[in-house]
Amino acid sequence: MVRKTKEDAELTRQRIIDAAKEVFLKRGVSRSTIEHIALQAEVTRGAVYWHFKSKTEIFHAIRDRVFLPLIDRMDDTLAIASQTDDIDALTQIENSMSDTINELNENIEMRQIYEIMMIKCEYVDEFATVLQQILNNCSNITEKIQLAYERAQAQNILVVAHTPRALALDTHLFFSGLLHMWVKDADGSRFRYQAIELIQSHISLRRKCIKTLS
Amino acid sequence: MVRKTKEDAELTRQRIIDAAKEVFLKRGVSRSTIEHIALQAEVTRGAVYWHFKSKTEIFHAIRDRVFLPLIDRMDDTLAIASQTDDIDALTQIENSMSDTINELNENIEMRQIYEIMMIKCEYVDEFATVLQQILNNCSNITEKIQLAYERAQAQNILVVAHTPRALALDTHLFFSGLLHMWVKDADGSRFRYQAIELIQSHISLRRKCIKTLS
DNA sequence: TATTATATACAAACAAGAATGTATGTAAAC
DNA sequence: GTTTACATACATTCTTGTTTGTATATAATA
Repeated sequence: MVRKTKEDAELTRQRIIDAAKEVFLKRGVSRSTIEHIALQAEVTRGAVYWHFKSKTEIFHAIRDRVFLPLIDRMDDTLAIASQTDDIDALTQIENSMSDTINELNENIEMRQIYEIMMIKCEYVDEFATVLQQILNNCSNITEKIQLAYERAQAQNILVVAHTPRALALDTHLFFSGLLHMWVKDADGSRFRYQAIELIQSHISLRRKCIKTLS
Repeated sequence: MVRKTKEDAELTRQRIIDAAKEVFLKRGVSRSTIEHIALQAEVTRGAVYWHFKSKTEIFHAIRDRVFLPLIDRMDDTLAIASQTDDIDALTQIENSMSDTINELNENIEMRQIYEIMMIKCEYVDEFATVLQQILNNCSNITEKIQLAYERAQAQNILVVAHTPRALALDTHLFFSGLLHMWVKDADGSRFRYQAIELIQSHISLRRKCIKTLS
C-alpha cells in the first residue's frame, strides 16, 4: 500500500489534520507527538513527515481551516450592515455575535479548534506570532463594531453620553470574555446555554429607550 | 555545601519557585523541564526533586502564591461595600476591578503568573482541575457583583429595565475579556494603558443619569 | 556538656524510555 | 524512467525518575 493518487494523498493529508485536532484536544499541543497523530490517523510517522515538516505546521493548517473563516464571517456580518436598511446597526452587532455563538454550537469542529486555541496551546516561541495575529484580528473586529455604533448613533437609537469607540471596546471585551467562558464552560451550565440572552442583554443596554411609544 | 538549616532550605524552595516562574514564562509550562528550572535556580535537579515531586507540584505552588490572593482581594473589595455607606455600590464594583488592574500594573510577579496561567499553560490532564477551580472562582465573583448591583438598585442609582443578574454577568464577562486582553497586549498599546478608563466607561453605562441636578 | 544517632538537604550518577529527525527502501502513479 | 507517497529502520538527543552518596543540622542520650 504505497503511492496513492493525488486525491488519495490529499485525503491522507486531511486525515492527518483531523487526527491532530483530536490529539491536540485530548493531550494539548505540547504533549502531542507526531507519533500520537500518526497513530490516530492510522498512518506512520513517515506519512506525517511527508505532508508536514513539523507539528507547528500542522497546527497552522488546523487554524487556517476553521479559525480564520469564522473571523471573516463575523467581519462580513458587520460589514453588510451598511447596505441593508431594514435592520438597524445595533441589531447587526447583536447578530454578528449571535451568529458566531450559533456557529460554535452547531459546528463541532469549530468548537474543538477554539478550545485548542484557547486552553490547549502555549503561546511561546513559534506560537507567539499566532497570538499577535489574533490580537490584530481583534483590533479589526473592534473597528468594525465601532463603525456600527457610529451608524447606530446616526440612526438615533443609541444611548447618549458614550462614544462609539468606548462602546465598541466594551462590546469587544464582553464578547471576548464570553467566548473564553463559553469554551471553558464544558458542561454548558454556566454560560453556554444562555450566551444568546447575554448578548441580547448586552446590546439592549445600549439601546435608547423609546418611551414615547407607549 | 550540604545540609543547610531549615531557613536555608525554605530559601532554596522559594528560589526554585521563582526560577520555575521565570522558566514557565519563557518556555511555557510544557516545554519547561526540571533541569531548566534547576539551572535557573542554580541548584541541581536533586534539590528540585527534594522539594517537589513533580513539575505540576511546582505549578501549584506558584499558583497558590499569587493567583489566589488576588481573587481573595477582589472578593474583599466587593464585600466591604455593604458596610461603608460613603461610597455607592457602583463605585465599589468599579474599584474592585480598578484595584485588580492596578495590582497587575504594580506587581510584576502577579502579572507574570497571570500570563503563565492564561497563555502559557495547557489545561489538560492534571491541569484540567485548575480550570474548574478558576471557573468556580468566577462564579463566586459574579455573585458578589450581582449583590453589589442589587445594592445599587436599592440605592436607586442603577439604570432601570435590567436585572442585577444580567448586569453582573455582563460585567464579569467584560472584566474577564479585559484581563485576557491586558495580558496578551504585551506592548500595552491596545488595552493596558486605557484599562482604567474602560472600566469607568463600563460602569458609567449602568449609572442612572441624574438630569435633575443641572 | 559531650557524644552519638538519625534525619535532612541536597549533589551526582545511572538507567530507561520518549521523541525527533533523517536516511533509506519501495511500489505504484505519471 | 522518474517522481511521488509513503513505510521502515536508525541514530541521537532529551527528559524523567530513581538510586546512591554525603556532609551537616538536630535530636537523643549519657
